[in-house]
Amino acid sequence: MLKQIIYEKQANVAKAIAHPLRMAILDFLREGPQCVCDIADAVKSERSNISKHLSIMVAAGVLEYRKQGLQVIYKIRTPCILRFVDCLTETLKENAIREQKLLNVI
Amino acid sequence: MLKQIIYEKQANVAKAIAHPLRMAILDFLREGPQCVCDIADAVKSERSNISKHLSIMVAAGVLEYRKQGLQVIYKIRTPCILRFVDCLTETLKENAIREQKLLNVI
DNA sequence: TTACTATATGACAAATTAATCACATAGGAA
DNA sequence: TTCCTATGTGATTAATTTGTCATATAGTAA
Repeated sequence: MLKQIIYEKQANVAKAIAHPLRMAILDFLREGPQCVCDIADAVKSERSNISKHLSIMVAAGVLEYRKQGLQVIYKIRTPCILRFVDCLTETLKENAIREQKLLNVI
Repeated sequence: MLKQIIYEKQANVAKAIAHPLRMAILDFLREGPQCVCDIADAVKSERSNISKHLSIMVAAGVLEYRKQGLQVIYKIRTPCILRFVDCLTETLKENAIREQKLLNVI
């Protein structure tokens, strides 16, 4: 079935952002392209670890990079990536609203 | 840091859909609310397995359910979940376009 | 009551993912 | 050349996730 392949690819993109550190990286990259060292400082994690997380997102097509001297500059590849992060936030908001409604009933 | 908690929650929602079977379930639920047995048939997997995947998505706020006699009917909780899935698809399309451009250069 | 069907759950093994550390590579400066 | 800095990678371990199977629960009907 062809659809199975699509589901796997979709899941792969979702997996590429489904990690707290990677969400933090994406949030930092909203400000614009950044080098690994600055990303590591911003999200407070080891560079080798960040490097791996970045390559996961590059492989999924979420990020792209260019080399600049010693540094490697990463940036978000398409605006739709940020749009789906926004969808996640929207879901969180709706979860919160629902919980509040439950509490109001008590 | 408060942001860390947000990143974790966002990642949790993303994780809840970041699995081929769960993508398939969401795709099937586009057609409307469905019972576990029909979902299991549609995505061709064991009911106990489907049941677990469904509860993961319920816990993340992606799905909701109601009981109807013996059956439990699941449905997508908010339209923004489908929008999120659409963003994934959009990313896949952009990945494909980019690969095609690379091939054209050769 | 018993029997049947739909769903959920617990235990377990297998597979996957993540973080850390050591080391490798590669560009730039002295 | 040597040294330094930025980044990437491989090995290892720990943690998490997944699928399967057996069993439990719960609604319905006879």
